[in-house]
Amino acid sequence: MIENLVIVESPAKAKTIEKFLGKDFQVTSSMGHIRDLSKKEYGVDLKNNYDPQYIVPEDKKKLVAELKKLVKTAKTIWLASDEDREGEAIAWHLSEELKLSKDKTRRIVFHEITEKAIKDSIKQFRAIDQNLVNAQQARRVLDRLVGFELSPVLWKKVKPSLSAGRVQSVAVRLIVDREREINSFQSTSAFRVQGDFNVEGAKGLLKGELNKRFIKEAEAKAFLEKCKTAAFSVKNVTTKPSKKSPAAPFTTSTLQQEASRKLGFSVSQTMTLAQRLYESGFITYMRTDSVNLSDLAINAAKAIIEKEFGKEFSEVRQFKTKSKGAQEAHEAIRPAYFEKSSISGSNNEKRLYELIWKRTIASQMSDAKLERTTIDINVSNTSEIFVAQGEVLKFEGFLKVYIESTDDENEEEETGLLPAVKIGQSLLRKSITAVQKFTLHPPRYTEASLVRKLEELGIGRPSTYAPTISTIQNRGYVLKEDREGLERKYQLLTLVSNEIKSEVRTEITGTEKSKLFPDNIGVIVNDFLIEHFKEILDFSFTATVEKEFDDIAAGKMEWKKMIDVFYKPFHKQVEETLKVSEYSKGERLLGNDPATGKPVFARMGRYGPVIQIGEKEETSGEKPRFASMIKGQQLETITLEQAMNLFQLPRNVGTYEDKEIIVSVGKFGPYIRHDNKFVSLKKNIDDPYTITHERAIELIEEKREKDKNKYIKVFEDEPELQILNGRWGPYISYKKNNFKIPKEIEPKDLSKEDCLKIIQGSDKKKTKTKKK
DNA sequence: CAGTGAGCGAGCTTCCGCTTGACTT
Repeated sequence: MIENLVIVESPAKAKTIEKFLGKDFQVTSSMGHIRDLSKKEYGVDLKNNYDPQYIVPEDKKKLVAELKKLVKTAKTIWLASDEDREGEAIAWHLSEELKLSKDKTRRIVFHEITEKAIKDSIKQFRAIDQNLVNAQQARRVLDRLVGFELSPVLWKKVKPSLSAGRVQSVAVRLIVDREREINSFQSTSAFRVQGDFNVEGAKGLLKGELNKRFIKEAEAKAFLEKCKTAAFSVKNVTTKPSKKSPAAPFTTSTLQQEASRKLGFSVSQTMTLAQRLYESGFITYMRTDSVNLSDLAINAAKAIIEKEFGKEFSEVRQFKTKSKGAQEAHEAIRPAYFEKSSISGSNNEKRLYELIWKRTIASQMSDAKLERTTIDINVSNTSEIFVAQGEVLKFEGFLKVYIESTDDENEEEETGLLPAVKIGQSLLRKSITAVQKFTLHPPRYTEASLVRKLEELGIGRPSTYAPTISTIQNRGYVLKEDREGLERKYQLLTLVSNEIKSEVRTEITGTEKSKLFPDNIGVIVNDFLIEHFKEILDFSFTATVEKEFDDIAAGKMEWKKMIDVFYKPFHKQVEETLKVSEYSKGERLLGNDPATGKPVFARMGRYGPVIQIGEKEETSGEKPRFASMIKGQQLETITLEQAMNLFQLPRNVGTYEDKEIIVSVGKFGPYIRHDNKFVSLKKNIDDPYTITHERAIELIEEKREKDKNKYIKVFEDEPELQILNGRWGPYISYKKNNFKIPKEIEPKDLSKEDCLKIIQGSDKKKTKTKKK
């Protein structure tokens, strides 16, 4: 007989709590939700007032059976899931599914895992809050209805297997919108003038920037001309104290951002590492939207800071959550034990832990104190002035431990100590330069900056940021890519001594690393959804429904009524769209074929984006010509010229051994076809439009050499059975199926019978590997 | 796997939020 059974959500949490509660309490976990809507018929009874149809998913059945057993032997059951909408629903599902009687069930909550918090919570038990549960049911049902009604519309009107939803579709929209902003961005340029001056009696240069930029080169040059004869002097010196304060401790979203910027981790990589740190007991829970620290944590941090750095470095701070829709069921992400400034584990685990440690410690440290100095420099024959900025750190404060990074790509130039000068002092001109500077387009999103934007909009939750980012990539809506920059020329004017030099230099611009780009299908789906379901794609849709969920939670609104008000018009819209809308191919008219005058279209074809010359056969009576677009080309931006280029393929580049060599682009990229054999072109080296006869032969020969090693053994009486050398080592190929050879066997020695035995032995597994 | 740009049409895909493992290709 168990006296008390406590059910929490996570097993790691269960382990810690059990220690605090003593032997009268057994603690177990539900591993999150134990029930979900059935996938049949939406899992919602539309004819019966949206009655949800809950089932226990296959992978939860075993766990639920075990819980049922435990519950039977327990006197009192304490439902201790998280203190938020989802947590309340988990408690309710548990009490429903495990058929818990009200008199032996108690609902408790705590938002820190400390002995005191847990023991206090036991004294303040309550019943399940049905209003809060209903708010969750409304959330769940709404998401299901939106997702399961919109997705099939896409299957019929765009492409099978696509998906749409309240969160993912807005995430894609952000990326498509940003790409369009970038495409239509017009860069302008202006000349930035910098003066370097020598100060008599002081080491180091005084570098100032002119308080005016010149649009035209001639203006910049005219200014430099004036500088030739000008005298320079210090007009003014001001020093102002300033301070910097530390950032709040990590939430899921800020951890993902900083780990991305400082350590180069992807969002999912960060979460996997954090999960391991959590399970090892090194950090608190990693899926949280709270910046709150427990009193215990604050005191522990204070003690460490005072001991390590001194009293003057400590400043106790309590941070407030700013983000919309935060539910704050947990603490911020922090080290479980502050005295551990590093841990054992993999290299990346260590790095992530140290980041968390530093950020949390810094958040409890004092402000950094700075002194900003501004020196205005007079130019005798103009009204413009040069301004030099310097910054001196007077007291390090939290900067001793942690510096927050930013996404800002045009980082400020380093400011440091300025040479000491007096007002009126004259300065010696060393050089004046005018550099042409271009304005930058808004930055593309990284995984982490997209998460930040979603959080800002109140869309998605800490537990879903990483999966959402994966989904939109897996569906082919969005690509995470590096992109090489382009060369750009800029003007540079330099005045040294009495000579003005003008030169043209080149810089690389537009280099992108791990940025999110929309792909063709993402753009088509996005435009389709915006056209037909504007309301749901609106950035404020989630915020609007969240307000209603709050009303439901407060008992001011009935949840099924809320769903009804949403669903009726929404469903009508779905039916209307199915009836009226055209099949969406993202078609765009590029212009006319210079040779025939026929229209040229870019659109999505059955096997990907294609270029089509001429109208379809039914209208024009002639078969149109087709060419597949190549990787990286976008329907939205491809030009007529680029499109026409695609028709140069397949190219005949000559003959070899009396057989033609044909170069073309297939599903897997550019290739050479010769004697019915295929050879891939080398990525980033060969170009199908320009490859020469000689190079093609070289590649053919190279492939032949490789193929020689491909066959380990063939059987004359059984041509369909071969032992081959593949990417992952030797394997058996039989009737188009491949089979692994056990490690201990030497492939060369296998007889035909041996092979067949291996094939039969591995037959069972075959069905599993078919999935993609 | 190297074409094709739809074709008979069966049967499948899909949401968001809680959680942790089982899997290697």
